[in-house]
Amino acid sequence: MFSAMGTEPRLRIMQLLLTAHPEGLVVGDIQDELDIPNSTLSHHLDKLKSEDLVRVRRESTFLRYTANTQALQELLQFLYAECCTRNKALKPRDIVTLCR
Amino acid sequence: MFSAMGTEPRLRIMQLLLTAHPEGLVVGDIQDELDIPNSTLSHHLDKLKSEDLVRVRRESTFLRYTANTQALQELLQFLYAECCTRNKALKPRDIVTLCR
DNA sequence: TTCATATTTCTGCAAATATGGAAATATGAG
DNA sequence: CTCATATTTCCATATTTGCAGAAATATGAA
Repeated sequence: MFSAMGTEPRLRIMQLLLTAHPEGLVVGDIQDELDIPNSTLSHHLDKLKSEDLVRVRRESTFLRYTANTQALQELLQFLYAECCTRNKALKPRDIVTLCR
Repeated sequence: MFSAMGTEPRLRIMQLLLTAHPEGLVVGDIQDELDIPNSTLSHHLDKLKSEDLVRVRRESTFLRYTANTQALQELLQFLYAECCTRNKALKPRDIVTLCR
């Protein structure tokens, strides 16, 4: 997942899908927004899908992509655990500033 | 940074350095632990260093690498912000279970 | 059926990355 | 100085990745 998000176009796609969450976006909208050629975009979406970072469903002619929040949650939990729980390298308070 | 951590050997290096935090480890110790040829390991460490994920200091003949917790904190904050703050895709409570 | 639109697959190529053996460099001990 | 150890750099190779044009496929409307 780190690898899949480790490229600028794909990170931008994820950010875009998050801003559109939970409705998500159809491919054409992503294409218009990010200005990526269709075949290139398709490859990136495929990569994100294969890493389970996005979900797809068909709406007649369109394919609607949504961010897979479950996966992002796991990723965040993993990083949090490695840094804050398993090892005490970081203090939780330094991450989550709003906490009551 | 996602890209730098998106490869198995480098993620393992980061995990190892976190378990050894804050002392860190010298290259030889990492090599023994992960069983990676010296030149390959050197390349990976260089990549992590160039992404500012690790810090190095020389101890006579040895080079001691430590995880850069500042960078990890920023990474975690970024991901947290994208998922929980900027967009309400994830609930903070789902990440930070311990919060009082 | 034909047509138009949406999206993917095919194909190839260029660039980046991973890998590791061998040689080079750095440091300190004797 | 020489020697031994630690680590990097040099070099070549293999693999992966990014990119995008063109063709193929999917869907639905007329």
